Order: sequence, then structure tokens, then C-alpha cells
Amino acid sequence: MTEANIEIDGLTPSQMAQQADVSIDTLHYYEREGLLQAISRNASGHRRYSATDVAWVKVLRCLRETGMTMEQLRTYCQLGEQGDHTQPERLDLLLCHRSKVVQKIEAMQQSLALVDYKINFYRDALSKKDKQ
Amino acid sequence: MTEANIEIDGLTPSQMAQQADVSIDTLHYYEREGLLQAISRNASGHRRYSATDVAWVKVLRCLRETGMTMEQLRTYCQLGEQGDHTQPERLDLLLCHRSKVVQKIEAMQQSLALVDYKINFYRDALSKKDKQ
DNA sequence: TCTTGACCTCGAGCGCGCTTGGGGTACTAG
DNA sequence: CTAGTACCCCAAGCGCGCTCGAGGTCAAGA
Repeated sequence: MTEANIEIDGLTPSQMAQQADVSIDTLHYYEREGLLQAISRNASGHRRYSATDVAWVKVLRCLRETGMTMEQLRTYCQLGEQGDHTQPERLDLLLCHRSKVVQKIEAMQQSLALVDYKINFYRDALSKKDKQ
Repeated sequence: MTEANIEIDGLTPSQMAQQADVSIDTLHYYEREGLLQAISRNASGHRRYSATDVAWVKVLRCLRETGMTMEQLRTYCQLGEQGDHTQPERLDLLLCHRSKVVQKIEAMQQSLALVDYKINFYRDALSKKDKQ
């Protein structure tokens, strides 16, 4: 396939994997787990991903990397499929996630402070040694 | 054992677990993995932890929670045991970890921005619906 | 004396999020 | 016609960081 008709045909699995920065296996896994809906197929049954799919997988990765579990992600997807009337629940889910992310960032920053403290300790110790 | 002689005898495993906010199993695991050195024992072979042990486990947890692997933690401990001449290596290890933590915090903040974007999207959508 | 409960050791098991292996199909270039 | 490559599906496997279970010791309290 040439690059010319990507917009019409969609991305091949390997192109998609590259664009979304995940492995093909992970894409299959997400599909199995209900995180990706109705990926279109070409005549020979091979997947063809759309630009929307790319964007969605990036969102999924973003949520995953900030600690959202597969379970929660599945819930979020299912709510999306049920239509606009689930928006309040989706908002709740995101607010809940948001607060966890904020907590994590704060925890990381605290830990960073300890790491910095230790770094300074070693720097001091080493600079004193140098002087001797 | 009364609380009176903790300073002399050290903390029991359950006291230690509570203080350091980890399970007894985790303490044993860390010991097995070489992250805790020479935990003292009482006459009947039961562990008695010192205040230093508490502090050290807290450091370990802090590093673990910011993504340092058991492997790296083990290296760090082993360097510590080898004496002061390993301080430069320990400093390197912490600097390396520090930069990873900074990266993670930045990634989390980026993800947070996306989550906020989506939160605002739902809020807008819902407030528009309310007006109708 | 008996029970209870906290501790001991060792090895196996678990949960999560992928990842890999095996066996098959389909299109393309030489 | 053949080889190569990209894909398909399914089920099993893996790596990490714990966590649990079984079977035993020990000491205090009823």
C-alpha cells in the first residue's frame, strides 16, 4: 500500500503502532479488553485504523500512564458507548482520576525532595573530601 | 513487651510494619532481597527493628514509589555497605534516578492537562444541556 | 496444662499489563 | 512457483513486587 490512500483506507496495524507509540500486540490487547471499539477491516480481514483511533489510543495511553487501571478504562469506554447521557458519570470518573494524579504528583515531588537532600549530602561529603 | 523498652530492645515486627507503613511480609522480602542489612534478633530469634531501620525503610519506600526498581535499590544498598569510597557511585545513581523522577512528574503534568481538557469538555457539554 | 497469638522459614502463588509462540491466511516481488 | 512479509487468532507465558499458606517455635495468660 502506498502512503497516498491512508486517509481513505486507514492505517495498517504497523503504521498505527508507530503513530500511537504502542506495540501491535498492545493494540490487539486493548481491543480484546474492550478499550477499542469496532476497528474496521479491509477485504482480507486486516485491521485498518483511522485518525480517530490514533487519537483515542493516545488518550488511553495517557490515562494508563497516569495510573488508571484497565478496569476503569473499560468502564470509561463503555460509558462512552452508551451515549451522551453518561457524560455526568464520565465527568465523575475523570474528576476522581484527576485527584489521584494530583496526589501522585505531590508524592513524587516529596520524594524528589528527599532525593535532593541525599544528593546534597553526597555532594557535601565529596567536596569536603576533595579539600583534604 | 511493654512500650517502655522499645528504645533498648527495638521494635517488634508488627510495630515496625506500622511505623514504616509496609507489611511484615514486605519487610521480610526486602531483607531477603538484600535491601535491609543485619536486622537484630532477640533471644528467641525474633526480629527487633531499630529507629534507623524505620528511617531506612522509609527511604526505600520513597525510592520505590518513585519508580526505582528492586535491582537498583539493591545496588544502592550494596554500595552503601562497601563504605564511603562508593559515595560517587551512589551520587550518580541518585542523580540518574532524580532525572527519571523529574521526567515522570512532567509526563504526569502533561497528562493532567489532557484530563483537565476533557473535564472542561464535559462541564461545557453538561452546562449547555442544563440551559436547554 | 492448655490455649492463644505473635513470630519464624520456605516455597509457591497472585495480579496486572502486556508479550510471545504457534499455526494459519493473503498479497507482492522475483 | 516460490519466498517473504504482514497480517490473523488464540492461549499460554512473563516480569515485577509483593503476598500467602503450611508447618513449626516460643512465651504469656487463664
